[in-house]
Order: sequence, then C-alpha cells, then structure tokens
Amino acid sequence: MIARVIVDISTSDVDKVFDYIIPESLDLHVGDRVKVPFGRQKTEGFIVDIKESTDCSHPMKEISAKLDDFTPVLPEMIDLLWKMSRENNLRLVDVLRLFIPAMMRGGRVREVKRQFVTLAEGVSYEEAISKLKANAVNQRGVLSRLSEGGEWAAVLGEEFGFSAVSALAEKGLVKVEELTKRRRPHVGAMPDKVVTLSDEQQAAVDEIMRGKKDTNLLFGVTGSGKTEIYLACIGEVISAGKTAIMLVPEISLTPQMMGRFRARFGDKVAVLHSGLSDGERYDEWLRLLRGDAVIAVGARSAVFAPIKNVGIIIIDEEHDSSYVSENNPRYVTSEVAEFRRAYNGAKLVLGSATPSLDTFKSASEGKMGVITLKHRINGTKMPKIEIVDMCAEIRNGNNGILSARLLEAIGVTLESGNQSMIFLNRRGFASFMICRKCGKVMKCDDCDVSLTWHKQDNLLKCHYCGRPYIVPDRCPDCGEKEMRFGRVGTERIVEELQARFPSAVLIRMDKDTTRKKGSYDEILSAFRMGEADILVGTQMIVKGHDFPNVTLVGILDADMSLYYEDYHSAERTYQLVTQMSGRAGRADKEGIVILQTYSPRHYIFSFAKENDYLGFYRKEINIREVTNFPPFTKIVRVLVVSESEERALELTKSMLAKVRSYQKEHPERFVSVTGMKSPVKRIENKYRYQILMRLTRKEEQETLTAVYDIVNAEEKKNASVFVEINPQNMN
DNA sequence: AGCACGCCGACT
DNA sequence: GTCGGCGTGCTC
Repeated sequence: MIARVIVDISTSDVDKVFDYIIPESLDLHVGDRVKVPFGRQKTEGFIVDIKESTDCSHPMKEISAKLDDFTPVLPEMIDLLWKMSRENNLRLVDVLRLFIPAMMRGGRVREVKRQFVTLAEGVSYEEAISKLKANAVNQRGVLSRLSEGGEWAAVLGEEFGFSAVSALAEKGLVKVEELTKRRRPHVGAMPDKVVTLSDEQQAAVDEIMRGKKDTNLLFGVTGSGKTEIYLACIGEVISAGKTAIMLVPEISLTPQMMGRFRARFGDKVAVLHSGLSDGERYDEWLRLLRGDAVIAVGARSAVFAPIKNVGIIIIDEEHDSSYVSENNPRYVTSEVAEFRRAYNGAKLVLGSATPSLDTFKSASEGKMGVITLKHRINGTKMPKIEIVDMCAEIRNGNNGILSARLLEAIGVTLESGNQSMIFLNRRGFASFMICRKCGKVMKCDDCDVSLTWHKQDNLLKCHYCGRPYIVPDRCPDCGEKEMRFGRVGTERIVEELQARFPSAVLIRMDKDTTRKKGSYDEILSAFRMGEADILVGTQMIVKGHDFPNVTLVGILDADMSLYYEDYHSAERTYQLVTQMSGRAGRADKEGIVILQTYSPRHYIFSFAKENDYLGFYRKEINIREVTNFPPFTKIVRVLVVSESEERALELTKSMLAKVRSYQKEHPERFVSVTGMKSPVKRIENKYRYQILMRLTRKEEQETLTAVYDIVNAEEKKNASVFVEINPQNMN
C-alpha cells in the first residue's frame, strides 16, 4: 500500500504530497503522524491518504515508523485541510499544524511523571501512626492525609515538608510510585446555579435545537442570559451522545464563563486557549481526542477541536475581531465552523449584542435564523448614555482630556462609594487629523475614509487609494488653527484624575502594566474586589467581565476608532461603545455612560444612545452598499515587501499587469484595482508596495483563486508577497 | 528545513 | 595549489 504524506516542513517548495510505501509491519491510517526518510534526513509527516498504487515515477522509500499510538487527525479534518489550503491559499503543513497541539511536533511529547504517595500495602493508618514518635507532627499529618487516599508528593511536601515524606518512605510505611500526572488547568468551578430558563430563553433553545434553520444568530443585549442558553443547548447535545464546541473571544478573560461550564459539565469540558502551557494544552486536546471530554471551550483555535460527531458549535461574541486570525495561517473561524457544522449535520449559533454587519446581512437575507432576546435577565435597566461634545468643551475653555461633566460624575460616583471605569480608546494608532474647534476630520475626497498622517513626509494620505494631501495649517471649514493628531496616554489620565481626586485609588491597565503573565487577572480581580475606585484602561478593559459595583463608565475619544482610516470604523465604534456601556449598572443601581467625542452628531452615537442596533445596521449597511465596501465587496490586498525598492516595484508591476488582464476578461467581478498608487512605506528597512482590489461577490472564490495563482506563479526572490482579505489594518 | 553540489577568494 | 564562502536545487 502507498501512503500519501505531507512532510512537516513549512516551505512552499516542499508543500506537496509525497508517496511512500507502507511496510507490512506497520498498521497505518489516514491521519496518522509518521517518521519518514526525506532526502538524506528523517522528518515527521502526516498521512493524508492511503491508496493501492502510485503514478509517481520517483523511486519510493518506506515509512520508517508510526509516531503516536492514536490517530491525531480525524477524517473530517483531512477534508477541511484540502478546503482550507485551496480557499485560503495556505500551505498544507500550516493547516495541519493548526489541528494538533504544538507539543506533539518534533517528538517533544512527554508525559509528566510525578511521584504519587500512598500508604504502603498491608499497612493500615493506625498501624503506621503507632510506629511514629510522638513529636513527628509532620509525618502524622502526611499519614492522616493518606488515610483518605493517595496524594502527590509535591502537594504533601508543600504542606508537611519533603523530609516527612521521605522519612515515611524509608520506614516502609508509605509507597512512592511514579505516575503520569494529568496537567489540568486549574479553573475554579463555580457552584452550578440551578436556573430555570425564562420563557424567552427556553424558546431560544427550542429554536436553536429544533427550528427550521441549522444556523442561528442569537441576538441579545449584554445580560440577556445568552450563557444559560448555550449551557442548555450543549446539555441537550451531549445527552444525545454528541459533542460540542464553545468558542469565546479570549477565554483567559472570561474565567466566569469557564466556571459555569465546569460547574455544569465537570470533567466533560476541556479548555483550549493561549493562556495554557504547551503541556496543559496537549493534555486537554488528548482528552477530547480520546473522548474523555466532549465539550471543547476555547478561543478561535478550539474550532479545530479533535472531536467526532459534533452536535453544536457556538461562537459567542461573534463580531469580535479575534475570530479572524491576522497572521498566517489566516483563516476565518466562522467559515471553519460552518464547514464542521455541515460535515456533522450540526447546529451553529452565533451570539452577539452587536452582530457584525456581515452576519446580520446574511441573517436578514434568510441565510440563517435570527433569535432576538429582548429582555435583560434580572430586569437590569440599560445604562443611560450621555454624549459630551468635546468641541464645546474647548470653546468653554477646557483644554483637558476630561470633560467637566465626566469629572463631576466621577466625583458623585466616588462619594456614593461605587466604582468608575475610564476607557481610553486608542484603537487606530495611526493618527487622523481633527479640528479641535469644529470637529472636522480630514477625509479623502475619493474614498470617504479619514486620512492618515504620515510623519516622515508630513503628508495626509488615503490608505485606500494612496492619494496624498498637504497638511492644512488651518481647518478648511472653520479656519481654526488648532488642529491636532489625536493620541493621549492612560498615564496622563491617571495623573489628571489623581490630582483632581487625591483620595481616590486608581488602577491603570494597558500594555505597560500587564506585561507580566497573570498581571491581567490580578488587576481585574483587584478592581472587582473593590481595591480601587477608578480603573483607567485601554481596549483590554472592555471584554466580558462582571464588575458589580461599577456605575459609571467614561469613554474618552470615542471617535478615535471612528476616524481610523478603515471602512470598519463605524461598526467597531458602535460595538465598542455598546460593549463598554454594558459594564455599567446592575439590577439595583442604574449605570451612567459618559461618552466624550468631537463629533457628537455622528449617527453612530445617537443609535448607540438609544441602543438601536437595527437603526445602526440599516444606516451603515446602506453606506457600505453605496461606497462598495464589504460585505458588498471583498477587499483584497496584495502586499509586496522587499529590501530592494526596484525589486518590490518590479514584482508589483508584473502582478498588477496580470491582475489587470484577468480583470479585462471578467470585468463584472471587479469594482476596482489600484496598484502601486499606495504610498511607498518603509517598515523595518523594507519597501512595501501593494495592489488593492475590490471584488464583487460574483464568483468571488474563483476570482480569489485566480489572484492566488498569479501570486504563486511569480518568482519571489528577494521579496515576499502577502495576500490579505478584508485586512483589519493597512500599514 | 537541512544538506549536497558547485564555482570564486585568501591561506599553510 | 587547497580550504571554504554561501548561492541554488532537491527531497517520494
């Protein structure tokens, strides 16, 4: 028999299938990892197919060994492999590597052997105790612990001292053996609240499990009890003998979600996320593969969980950008989820209070069902959102970052003994230019996106068409001289607040203060425990935490992301404001959100204020349609990077010509193709050129494949080329 | 990724 | 004369 093998070397010239002879002595299956001779070395590889004969003219070698005592890649995942490599233009190995834990590669798997202590055979507790001296307190302690069953030597040593354990071992009273220890990420299980689902929740569960559509958007505000619905659906699925995948944006941020799952499903749950050590991740993964755990909870990579017979896949906070992997291998979690749903005949649930436009559009076209949750579960009111016009603030002589209204509200909150969260929005690192008086933002005449200031050549440039503009010395609308490129730090806010409220305790949370592992959780739990009055932070304070005593949320520079040179801006800002607002207020305390902006009349804020997602959606989707942006088009960016400018230019030109000639053949598939117009930028001493195109949704996969073919065919010496779909940033 | 083959500069 | 630089090519 012949095995078709993909070798575990990530280079494009080796990224193909190689044929090997399966020796009689080996029992091999599709999906097994093997050791194979390759050139003059040996490499690891994956069997992706087994067949009778080969059309390979090359003399074949034999597979040398089987690497694991299980089959790590399921048949389903082999199908997914072909699809992903084709549609996303990924290397086969790179896709396969997504399917298995990093630890398995390179023969690094080793089970951790730990010493496990029990009472020696035939020795009873009483008997052992009687042989000890009266003052051997620690040894007595050890024995009393062992009378309840065995314990890890490390645990006993910690509590009673290692000498006590070894002394007992020497006397032959206890037995020490080497056992493999399962690394289990410790997650504090919360007591499982026995909850009766509300009528609305029960109806949602029924619709998901037994409704007309296999895919549903679960559309409900923060606090509408989505987690209970997830738990109930998963409960049904596993009692039917199937498995489940629960995806959350970043699980290390949502220990309470994990706690709920552990409480409800105990050992049947496995966690997979970036916060785990390699060993922990491997163990959890293996529990799933072996069927010891049937529910995979985790961040986006958990969508590849090695489980058969998937009954339901849930993507919570579906709109979150972490579901689209930015760097290679690039994939879209929901596309993978849809593949697995179809393969298994499973259910797919997308949950969000602020669905992505893409998802909501599909839903309104009937491609998936929509289940709307109208009520917050414990009757909590939505917080009151106040919009503060920062331009007026300047006109009134306040040049600071904090408005008078916000300062007043912070004061009131402090007095009442509640907590405040101040969120500094600095997404959109690249600075846009804004008039401090009238709020005018410099925009591109052709593209209706805000311009980005380029420090090196002091120009404003459009990141979509590349058109440069001279930096105006005064506002073109009102003539004000004070224009600014926005950017403030959390430090400065903390300083200002501390000066203003000397007795208040402040915590700052941003990249600088969370560099250490674990500091993230430390800060948040300290704040939750009430150890500080005010939490000032960036992006990272937004996501899914319950802070019972927060009644005030301040959002500074809410328009920072609004004018980021990106068509996503409005969508992102709406999601952000809504999510941040969800942090304020509880059942008994009404929350206030104070939102500072230079463009108070932007449509986004009125919709956010009224919590009117639908209104926002209608407005925004309309804009996307008339401006030809996603989801009506697909933006494809071909980025060429090279140390030599000539080389980058040459490559770009060559590919551009080919794309253009393809465009001539299929004009209906393109909205636009703009090449090399984009500004020449140098990053890390490398020149960057790009081809930007917008594809209509007609035959888009075919067009995309054609673009990939053009890129792949190109000789790429001394340069690298990246293809990005709907890129999140365009640096 | 490795590892060999291959064709031009400074060394005992 | 040889040792060795790393450019390019191949691996079932």
